[in-house]
Amino acid sequence: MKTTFGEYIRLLRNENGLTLTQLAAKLNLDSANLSKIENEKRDFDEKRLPRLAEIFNLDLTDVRNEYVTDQIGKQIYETNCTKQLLQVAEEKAEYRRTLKEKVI
Amino acid sequence: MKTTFGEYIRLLRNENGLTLTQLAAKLNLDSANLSKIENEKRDFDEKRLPRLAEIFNLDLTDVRNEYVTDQIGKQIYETNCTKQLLQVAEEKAEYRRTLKEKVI
DNA sequence: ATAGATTTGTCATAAAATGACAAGTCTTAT
DNA sequence: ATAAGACTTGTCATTTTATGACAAATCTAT
Repeated sequence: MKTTFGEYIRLLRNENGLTLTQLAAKLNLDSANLSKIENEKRDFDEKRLPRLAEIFNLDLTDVRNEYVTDQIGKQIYETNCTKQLLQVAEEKAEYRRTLKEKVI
Repeated sequence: MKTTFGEYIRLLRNENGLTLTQLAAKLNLDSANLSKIENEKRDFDEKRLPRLAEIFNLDLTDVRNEYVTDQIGKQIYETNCTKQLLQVAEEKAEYRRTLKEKVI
């Protein structure tokens, strides 16, 4: 899905006919803050991903992927990272993986 | 360069024959903390990038690119983001750019 | 105009990052 | 062997940033 995580939550919420207040309650947070999350003014707390998946009966892995790609996408956007630089970043991630192996 | 940012600093420091204490002083921080930075136990504070470039007579843009790719690479690594998901993340960054345009 | 839904502003608190210092280890020259 | 300098590690107070909560606003439909 090519949306922000906030939009993703809003979509799920609307599809299931819940109000901010109702979903917020299920997630154990304030409706005002959920509104901010949906509007990209705050981050969704990663710790709530399992609960979110549970509420909407989704595979946690899918939800987490949605979250991770949003987070990285945001960083790419905020740092003005070009495709070329992203390629370098990916190589550096790969390099870190090799470092990890060495430790073993 | 396919190294972590810590390794990058260490490389620059050694190439220029500086001790941790000497470089730390130029960067206005404690040598113990610079050590941690070089060993990936702490992050280099983005605010010091201009000073770092200045010390080693480097193009700030290059230094910043080194930094940005390290940061994103680290996140890719830590989140176990696959190439496939990274592609999605990139699309989401692109999507955010279109959102920004709409605001104008 | 009212009620419910959503958004925005603010602030106290909680969590994470940073700076500083002390004490440790490692290396090398003597 | 040990002294000196270089580097690493642990800890903690402080600063910065994120979060939760509440009040007050705006929006939307009846």
